[in-house]
Order: sequence, then structure tokens, then C-alpha cells
Amino acid sequence: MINILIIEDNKYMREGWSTVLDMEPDLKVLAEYESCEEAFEGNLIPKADVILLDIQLPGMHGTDGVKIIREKKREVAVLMVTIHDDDERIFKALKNGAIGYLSKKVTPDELIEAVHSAHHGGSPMSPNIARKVISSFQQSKDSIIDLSDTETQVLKLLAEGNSYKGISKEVFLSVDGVRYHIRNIYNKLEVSNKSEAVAKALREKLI
Amino acid sequence: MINILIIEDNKYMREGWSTVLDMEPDLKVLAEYESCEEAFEGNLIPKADVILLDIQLPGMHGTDGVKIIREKKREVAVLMVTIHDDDERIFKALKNGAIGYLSKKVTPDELIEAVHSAHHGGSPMSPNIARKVISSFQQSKDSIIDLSDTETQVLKLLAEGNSYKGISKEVFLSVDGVRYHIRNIYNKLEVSNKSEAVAKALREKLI
DNA sequence: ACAAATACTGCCCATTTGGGTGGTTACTTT
DNA sequence: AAAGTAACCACCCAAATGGGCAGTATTTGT
Repeated sequence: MINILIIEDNKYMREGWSTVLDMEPDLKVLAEYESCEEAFEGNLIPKADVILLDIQLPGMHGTDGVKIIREKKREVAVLMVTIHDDDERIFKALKNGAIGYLSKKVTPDELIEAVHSAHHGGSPMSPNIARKVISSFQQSKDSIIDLSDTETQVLKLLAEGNSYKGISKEVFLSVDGVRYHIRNIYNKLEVSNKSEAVAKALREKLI
Repeated sequence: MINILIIEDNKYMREGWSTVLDMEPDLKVLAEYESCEEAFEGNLIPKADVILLDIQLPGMHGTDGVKIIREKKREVAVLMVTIHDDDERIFKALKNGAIGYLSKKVTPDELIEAVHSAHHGGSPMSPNIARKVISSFQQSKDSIIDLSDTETQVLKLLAEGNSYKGISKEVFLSVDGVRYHIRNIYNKLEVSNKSEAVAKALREKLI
């Protein structure tokens, strides 16, 4: 039996889902709430296996709510449900512990399937969201900063916290030789110190 | 009409897929290859919409092949097909431009569905792989480094390349006040300089 | 063959950094 | 009331960093 909580401020939507899910023999909707705050008071989170959580809620935002929910029960599978699918919110929710992302346009069958999948180690997502998530692993095409092999290696060593001297030993160059490369790296990345270079390199997935 | 290439060294698997896909009225398998090298010689990559690419191949590994394929045609949707689903390969392939990840155990219907989805902006993935991808956004539970608000803010400013002096102006503290926080950050992160701190913070998703 | 680019090395110098130590205030804990 | 702590500020000092400039060896393009 999979125990479900629903947190969604639209009454019709909430009750619609509830009805659909409760019809399934192995699903049980424990409770419905209109806001995160109400859900926290309900104290049923530790009993839940899957939580359907709206993003846009009165009071606490769903993307923040998921964090608190996961602090109360780490094993619960939180599924965000949303009409918008803007990148920032998606990634914030995922970072805070959501494991899936559904559109509010889901059909009843898809909803049931998503709950099952979420409970069995899957991560239901609508196709375009899946693509966005996947794309975030790739380098953005317009920012193709082309570092040489030595530059990449030096940058990696910088990110590990090495000093110029330390790096020079690793790559068999003089300290000034290392500086030469670092200056070139700074030019290519348009930065002017180590930390900014490392931050940019990691964000652009160069190292 | 969706044009498909198949790169897979197992003859039976390859031909099985080919038959299944070619039966669909809107799918057409342009060619089948046993290796990446063979596919590159075939010169049909620019004509393809979707490519099914095995991971474990004789000669060039699929995870590297995808990179070259995407250099030849950026718009092509490359779907990795694999028996293993170890993390390292998954993320390497995705980083190199793959947009989906199928298990070799897919049913014919799932395969057809995956090709359609891949072509229409989706990212087909088997459930456990999707979960791994999603989990990679989250902080690993054992490394919960708890930074204070000021520390987080200082760390962010460091990652932007600010000097202590620059940071002190932003947070309305003395330079030594900033140093106080930075020392605490170094202790918590177990590092001893800016770049390493920034690298660790980004990798652990603290900022 | 010659100019240009690439990949270093070397040195000067001001600024930044990291480590150590010590002090103040405010707020808890016991 | 005493002890502890967190959150600052301050000063010393050596090492690391970043920018500028000059020079050399090798490779590359024409």
C-alpha cells in the first residue's frame, strides 16, 4: 500500500487527484492540504510514501516546502506538480530534494503511473522537463571556451587547491611557466583570479 | 519521417530493432553499423534525426562516439542503449551530448515510444537511470556541511572573484571580519585556500 | 627563408592571502 | 555569577598571487 499526501491549493484539482488515486487498490490518499504550513501541522508526513506538491502555493513556496518535508522524512518521494516549467524553479526543487516533476495536465493514468514509478525508484518527469535536466549536464553551445590540454590540467590542479609551486612540480614546468598558462586561462575565461576561474570552469563544465 | 541510425555490434539485437522500427510508418532506419568508426565512414550522420548508440562497442567507446557524432550534426538526438547502468558512463555520455539512456531490455513498444519522444524534445530514460540523474542534483546525505548565512554569502562572493576587501564592502564588515568567516569556512570544508573552497562548494552544491 | 605565433622562462613590484594570536561584546548555558 | 560560545575587529608576518615587461627556443605559415 502506497500512502500519499496531496498539497495543492486548488480544491477541484486536489479532489480530482484524490479520487483518481484512491480508486487504485494499492494507493491510499492519507490527507489533502492547501498549503505546506497546513501539511506540517497535520503531522502525517512521516507516514507518507509519496507526496504530490504544488509549486505555486499560498504561504511557503513548494520549492522550499520540499526541503522541510525531506528533513522530516528523508525516504519520502516528493513529486512536484506545476503548470509552469521554468528552469530556475525546476532546478531549485530538484536540488531541495524533489524526485520528479509533473505537469498539471497529466491524465489520470499518467498520474497513477507516476506515483507508482516514484515509489519504485523512478523519477517521473514530463518529456520537456527531462530534456532540460539532461541538457544541464552539457556545455552550453555558445560558451565553447577551448582550453588546451595543459591549461585544463593546470585548472584542475588549481581547483584542487594547489599553489603555483605545487602545480609546477606536477606538470614539470617552472613556476613562471605555470603562471604563463594561468594568465592565458584568465584571458580565455575573462577572469582575474583563481577562485573566479575555478568557479567559471566548474559552472561551464570545463573541468 | 524520422530517420534513424543504429550503431550496435550485436547482429541479432541490431536487426531486431531495425525490423521493429521500420514497421512503423513514420520511422525509417537509414543504416545499421557495427561500430562508431564504420558509422563515420558511412557519412549518413547528417541525414539522421535519431541515433541509437550502444555503449560497449569494438573500437571507439559509445560514450566518446556521441561527442564526435554531435560535432558532425548538433541537432541529432543520440540515444544510448546499454546493459550496464553505472554512474560514470551515464554521466560521461550525457555530458558528451546524449539525450537519453535506454536499457537493452526495452520492449518493442517502449523502443518506438522512446524514438518518438527523443525526436520530439523528450529524454527517454529507464526509471532507475532517471533517478540517478535527478539525485546528482542533490547534496549527498553524508556530506551535509552546514554553513551559516553569512558564510554562504561570503563563499558566493569569493566564487565571483572578489577580494577580501571587496567582500567586506558588500557585507558591511571589516576585512578581518571577512577573514574570520573565511577561516571558519575553510575549517568546515577542510580546505585551506580560496580556489579549493570554491571548487568544493560548487561540487557539494553549497552555493 | 622570414615573419609570426606558440610555449615557455625570468624578474620587478604591489597587493592579496593565510596562519597565528589576542581582544571586545553579546548572548547562552549551567 | 561564572564559564562558554559566537561574531566580530585588529595587528604581525611570510608566502602566494597577479600584472607588466623582456627574452629565448621551437614550430608554423607563406
